[in-house]
Amino acid sequence: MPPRSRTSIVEVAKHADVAISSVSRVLSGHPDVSDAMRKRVMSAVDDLGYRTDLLAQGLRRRETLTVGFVVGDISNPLLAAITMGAETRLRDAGYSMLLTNSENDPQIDAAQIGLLQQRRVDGLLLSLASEDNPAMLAALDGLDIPYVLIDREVDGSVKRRPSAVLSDHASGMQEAVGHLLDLGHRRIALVLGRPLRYSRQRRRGLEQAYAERDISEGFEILEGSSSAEHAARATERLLGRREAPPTAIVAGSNQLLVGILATLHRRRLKPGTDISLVSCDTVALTELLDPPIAVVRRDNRELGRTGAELLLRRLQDDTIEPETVLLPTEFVRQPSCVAAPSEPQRLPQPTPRKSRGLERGSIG
Amino acid sequence: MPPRSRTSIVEVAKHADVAISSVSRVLSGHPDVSDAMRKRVMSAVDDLGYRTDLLAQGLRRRETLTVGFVVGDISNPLLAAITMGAETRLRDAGYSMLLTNSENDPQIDAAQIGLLQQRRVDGLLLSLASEDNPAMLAALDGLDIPYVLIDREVDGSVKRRPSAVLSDHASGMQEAVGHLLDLGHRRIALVLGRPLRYSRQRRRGLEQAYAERDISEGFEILEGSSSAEHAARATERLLGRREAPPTAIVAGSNQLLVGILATLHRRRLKPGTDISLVSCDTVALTELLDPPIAVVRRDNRELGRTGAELLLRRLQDDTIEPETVLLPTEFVRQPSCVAAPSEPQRLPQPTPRKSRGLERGSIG
DNA sequence: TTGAAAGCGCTAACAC
DNA sequence: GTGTTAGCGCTTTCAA
Repeated sequence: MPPRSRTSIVEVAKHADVAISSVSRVLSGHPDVSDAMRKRVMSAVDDLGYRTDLLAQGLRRRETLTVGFVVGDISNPLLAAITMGAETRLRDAGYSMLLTNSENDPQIDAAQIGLLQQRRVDGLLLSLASEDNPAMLAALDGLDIPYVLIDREVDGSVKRRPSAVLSDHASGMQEAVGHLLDLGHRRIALVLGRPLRYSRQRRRGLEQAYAERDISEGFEILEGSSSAEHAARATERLLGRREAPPTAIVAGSNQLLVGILATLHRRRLKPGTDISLVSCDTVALTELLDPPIAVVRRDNRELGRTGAELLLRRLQDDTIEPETVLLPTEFVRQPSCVAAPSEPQRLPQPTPRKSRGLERGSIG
Repeated sequence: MPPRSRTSIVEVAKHADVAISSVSRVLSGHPDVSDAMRKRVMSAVDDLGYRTDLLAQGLRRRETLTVGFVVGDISNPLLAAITMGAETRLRDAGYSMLLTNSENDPQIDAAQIGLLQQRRVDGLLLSLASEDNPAMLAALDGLDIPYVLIDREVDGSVKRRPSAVLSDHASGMQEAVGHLLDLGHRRIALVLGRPLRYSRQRRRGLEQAYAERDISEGFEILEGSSSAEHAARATERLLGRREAPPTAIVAGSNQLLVGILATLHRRRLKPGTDISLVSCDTVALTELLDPPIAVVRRDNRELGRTGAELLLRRLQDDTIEPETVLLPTEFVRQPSCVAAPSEPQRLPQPTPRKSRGLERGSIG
């Protein structure tokens, strides 16, 4: 037999011998319904196993109870945690999440923002690949639904001020670098990824820590991509040179940490012994390595949850103004940070051997 | 001003002074359209910035180009990788993904399967929390759209045979345990999570390795939850006893590995020195630890991609029978596996100290 | 309190 | 080739 089309509200109405609109009223909890009617309809619904078609409902109500989430790379555990937090909150509120990976490509960001709008999502959660891509900014300006940026800033480049949930990376980084400075380090290297908000903030935190102590120089900052490979090469460059190699390295993201660790390993340098090391964002890696790695920590799931919260507020009351929430970060000390060597030291040079751990993009 | 409702196909038709259906034909690439008409319509579309309403289109076409994905815990990097693989393939084919976390709760699985159906997804990708929950099985049987199981088996409990993409865990595990046996280990402990397909398969692989060598005993298997805490306690129990503690431990999942490592650390046992260790599924952790951990590896992204592929095939041609694809696993040797000690040894007892790394559920 | 009817934005016969 | 029309399954006036 042909796949019996699913039962519609019409059949329920027939079965109960009432008007379609009555079925609709009962099902959507309209107050002016008699008990008799309610019972009659509900029993027909049970008999037929009827379930509302949310697509048709959405078309008619002009509201789909659906939220779009655009994310650069869901396989990054950070973004996965954020996604988890957001989805849970949305689901609690009766919303479903349309998820799309942008492969860290601003063009895909832009295209997906448009596509999700065509799918009539009620709102958007955006963890964008870029903060200044023109196509993406145009897509944002074309939006007539509320959206929330997740740890991104596009202020000024966009017509209407967006909601945003941001991490206070600078303060955690300031603590971290302050700690290193207090341990006597002066030559501190910060390895950063792409020029997004978190990179800028982390840079600023480092600079503030130096400024706070009236130390004007010593640090260096290496920007690049957010790949482990970039971090590995940057670290290689830092440690390979004869003149004044850094005594402490700060990884600007968990992915970068992987590359830094690989290079340290290759050069047989042990964090907490030969060099001090700080990373950002707790992952299993930072806690289980020996010694554990000091990190600037934040609550990623909470980040997603709060993003969802901000969006829901605007979805439920469209007079609410866009708002920005700043979530804290916290520096967690670990033995990967030790006192700076008092004498200019010569780092051991590496023994050539097969590198490993860099083939895969995943940071696990 | 009130949010100007977005331009509809009616306005495009008016603007171009043609029939609505002509606009529809042009936009959906109907062959019988004159060039003049095409130009006229397209220029009106451009003028008005019209974009098809996919909700209305879906309602009418009875096809939404949307696929639902139910996953136990998206913050697990394994599932995140699978999700990534699936989403990418689906997006390439023009589909969007509705993602829902079931929090590893079979009731939520069941409810979300129903909800996604109400949202009229064209098909479903399922990484279920349970393989035998009655509510969930009922939800599966109520489905009138194709679905694909991701590394799960419900054969026999369900009316119509489902498509599935499975990992061949047993063969990789057999290799791994074979390797340990060849290194002289006899007392090998396998720490497993919940009783899902991958646990059964991994158990079978271990048993086959023993059988293959005509060794009939020595191994022990500890089942439990898939949490690091379970693994930590299980490992504690294994190593705490006086009589014949295992000389090798196999972690039945990446999450379990975290718990095992924590306990080993606490007891000051070094993998590859004091005890041999194998894990399942590559994560950054396994590669960057010193020494790196031997793993039974598989391609998670490919798992997701293949799942999407199987679904797409059935979406594009509904005469295609459900099919099952088995993807390989591979054992990767690492120095975490060493020869078994020749003499019965006494393991060093732990120094009490603060445990760490177990508070967070994330395995990074 | 209930029913009839219009219509959300689109597609697909069917007629011209 | 193009236009007219009847819905997809639902909600929501409006009248009764």
